[in-house]
Amino acid sequence: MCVLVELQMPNPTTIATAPPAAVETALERLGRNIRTARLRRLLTQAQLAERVGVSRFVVAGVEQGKPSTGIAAYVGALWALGLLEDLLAVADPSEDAQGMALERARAPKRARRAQTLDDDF
Amino acid sequence: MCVLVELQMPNPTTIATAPPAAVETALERLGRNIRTARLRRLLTQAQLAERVGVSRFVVAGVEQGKPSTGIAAYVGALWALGLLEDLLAVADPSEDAQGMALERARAPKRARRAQTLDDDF
DNA sequence: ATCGGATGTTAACTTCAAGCAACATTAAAG
DNA sequence: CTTTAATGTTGCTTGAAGTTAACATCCGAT
Repeated sequence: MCVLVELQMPNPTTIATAPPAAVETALERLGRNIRTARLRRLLTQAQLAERVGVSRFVVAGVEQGKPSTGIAAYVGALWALGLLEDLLAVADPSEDAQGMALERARAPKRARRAQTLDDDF
Repeated sequence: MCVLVELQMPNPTTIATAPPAAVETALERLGRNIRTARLRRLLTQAQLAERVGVSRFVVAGVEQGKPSTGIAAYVGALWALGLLEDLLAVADPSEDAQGMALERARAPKRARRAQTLDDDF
């Protein structure tokens, strides 16, 4: 009659403090892209920050690709720069070739599986 | 001899609590896309969370498009789902037609052409 | 060279998100 | 239908993000 509590991560937030290299580089690139777009539009960090509704330090963090910054700051910056459209293509189901291939076997409603199946791909 | 302190936002964080409608809908869509990709791969929220390195509640927040969640959770989810490439096109300077047009229509001027971190595309 | 604006850096304080637990709800499988 | 797992929901606690402030540095312009 053991109860099987749902265990979560031990404690220290891993991904925000030490993200995988691929995630880190992707964030740095995104930040540089946002910075480039801001400079092209002749905006200062403070001006962009005002539009987004945050302090200039948050914008600075975004341009550095800081992982722990809330996504609203990133998306808000894209919005303020007129680049929000680019986000709509991210993880677009109609472009997810791998996912669509997997779906041809089973219908997706809820991930229903025996609990002992583990990650392997 | 006035001192001119640098003033920031009055007080409460606005964007994470009440983002513009466009930002909110974009985040909701991104979250749904991530959810769809997860279900297609037959992963539970807990399994995806383990790969990303966060608790399952954070993954749930990502799939709801929670604005205040750190971007690392979003990007980590994309990474764990093999969809990180989609992010590289966001705000890509070589695709920023508006920004390129602005840059062409002016002589090099304002907003501090950055010292070390600059366009690198 | 000097001035002024833009950005980087640091520190203290406040607020809130993430971790965690317990329970409720829903949906798939037998 | 019953069982069992996946997900939603709530409350508590703690650590970190964001704000604010003050100062340093860098760059463009006068």
